[in-house]
Amino acid sequence: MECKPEFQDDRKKEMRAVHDAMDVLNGKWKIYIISSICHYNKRRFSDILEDVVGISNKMLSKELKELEINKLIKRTVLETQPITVQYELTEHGKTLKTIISNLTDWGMKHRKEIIGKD
Amino acid sequence: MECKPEFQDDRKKEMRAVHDAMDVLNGKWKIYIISSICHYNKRRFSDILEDVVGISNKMLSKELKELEINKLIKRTVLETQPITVQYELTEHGKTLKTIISNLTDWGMKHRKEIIGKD
DNA sequence: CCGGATCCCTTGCGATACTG
DNA sequence: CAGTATCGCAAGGGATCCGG
Repeated sequence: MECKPEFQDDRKKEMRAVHDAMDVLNGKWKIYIISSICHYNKRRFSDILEDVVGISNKMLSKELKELEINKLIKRTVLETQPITVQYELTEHGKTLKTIISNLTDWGMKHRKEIIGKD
Repeated sequence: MECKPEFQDDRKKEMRAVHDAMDVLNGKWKIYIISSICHYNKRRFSDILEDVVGISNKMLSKELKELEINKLIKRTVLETQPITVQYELTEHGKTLKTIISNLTDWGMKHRKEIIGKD
């Protein structure tokens, strides 16, 4: 966990790795969407729309598509009437749980640090 | 690490925590700046400017100020000629190392998953 | 060297309405 | 219900110049 100086080459790989991660998680909504799906394991479009306060259906649709392209979520059309669509994390998507969890913990710590109470 | 359904109240606190963390780490550059400072422990303005490829001095200045307000970094003016300014993580800022580290690991994993090689 | 001020442009995102 | 299409705005951010 220490950040001591290392060889330049490793450093570049690290930077690239952070960059790769950021590319996927960018935008205003991705983390919240993943967090929502992750919390319930499976979640329908309209449910996510409610979970993620403030998002529009256009944005949700766009973000979900990007997440799917990056193989983080799996999209399943259920043959109900009317049709519903279910989203769930892929195995690869599940590896994000650690990050979400860290982020949550850190957010709580930060709130105490800055605001002074939880 | 599992994401099983929990009581609504905990869920709301979780969401708020993620939100708090995102507020601080938002924008295009924060993570990279922190990553740069973290890697070297102490880092001068112009050095960070080089580390973070593509950032303008205006942006760097703005982002550093925000990070300082959130008590993640400490700013020190060195009385050299001309003046240089040094930035380092505060104790609180150092708690972000876990997240950066996880993000790095995940980025590498993701690259293998999507591109297929590192 | 640090970083503020100005100008300007791009694009992310919201609102709304519409289709299968 | 899930998703698409169109319009339009405002914030974010780049380029450049300036001052301490």
